[in-house]
Amino acid sequence: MKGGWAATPVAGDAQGNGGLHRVWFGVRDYALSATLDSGQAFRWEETAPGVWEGVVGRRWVRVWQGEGGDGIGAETVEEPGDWSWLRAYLGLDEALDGVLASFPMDAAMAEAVEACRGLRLLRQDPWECLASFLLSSTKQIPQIRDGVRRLSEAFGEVLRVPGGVGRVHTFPGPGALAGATEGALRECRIGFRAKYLKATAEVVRDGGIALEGLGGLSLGAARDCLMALPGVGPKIADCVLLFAYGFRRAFPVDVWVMKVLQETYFRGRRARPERLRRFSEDYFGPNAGYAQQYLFHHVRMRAGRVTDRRGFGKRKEDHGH
DNA sequence: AGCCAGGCAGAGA
DNA sequence: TCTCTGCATGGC
Repeated sequence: MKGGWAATPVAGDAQGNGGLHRVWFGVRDYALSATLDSGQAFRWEETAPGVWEGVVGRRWVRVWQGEGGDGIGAETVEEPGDWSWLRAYLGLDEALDGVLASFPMDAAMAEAVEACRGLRLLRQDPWECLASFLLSSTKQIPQIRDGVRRLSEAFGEVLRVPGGVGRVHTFPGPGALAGATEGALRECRIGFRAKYLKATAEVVRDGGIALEGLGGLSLGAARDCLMALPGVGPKIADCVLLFAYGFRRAFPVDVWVMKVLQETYFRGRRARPERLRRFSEDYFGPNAGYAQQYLFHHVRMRAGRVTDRRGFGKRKEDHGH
């Protein structure tokens, strides 16, 4: 049992759970809801307080966290094998302590770490991550989710799901999206991003870039490869490098992070994103991208753009204010 | 009604 | 090398 984590099938597996395969992962310091709702992945839906349903690869998955947060439960319909695919996706073997300890502990970082403790980075499929962030330009996170869902419904394959769960689809591969007309893509309400998505899907389908090989390159070389794709600039490239390939120093600078950096480290002065990125990769260190996710999630929570999931059961108390 | 959202590419200076 | 603008869509 590597890493000391338990992955124990629950007794009665596949019999008492309506045919579902269930597992329990022992893990500490994992804020599951924050992680799945922090704008790095777009296929997760909270179907009940703390319970999330999504798609990882070709499997429908349901995940949840126990009271006290000392573990994550998961179940699938399809045969899950040894669950290593889900462990990798969730990053269960990553030592968060070491990551946090590598941050520069200035006041802003300390506040973000305190507010978002347990926030993790996922390890996503490169193509799905790339295609999803191609939809992200000047869109809000809920709209990106809508686009990803519509693309999946229109061009993905139907997955097996438990009874009572609505239709769920795989995220379409590059061939499926390259083969669609731009008009058909636009029917998914992704606007001007449709032509970038189609063009990039064609390059990937035709072997113009080897997504599988990017992880073996240096950060700079991998970024150059991605930025050669139509519709992919530094921000989208850095998101893919960070969220799919695990380049922990990659530092996506979006409008939120740009404001935080300018206010906190540039005395409110304007600075170009490229300057902010270079500063951040150096200042925040080897896990700069991880620090970025804490800053990003923290500022969005403060702005009220993220639902406080712990408030689910307390809503009634707030009624009437 | 106008502004903004996990941007990017192309044009013009 | 810079700055500016168009681009779809939806929420507030």
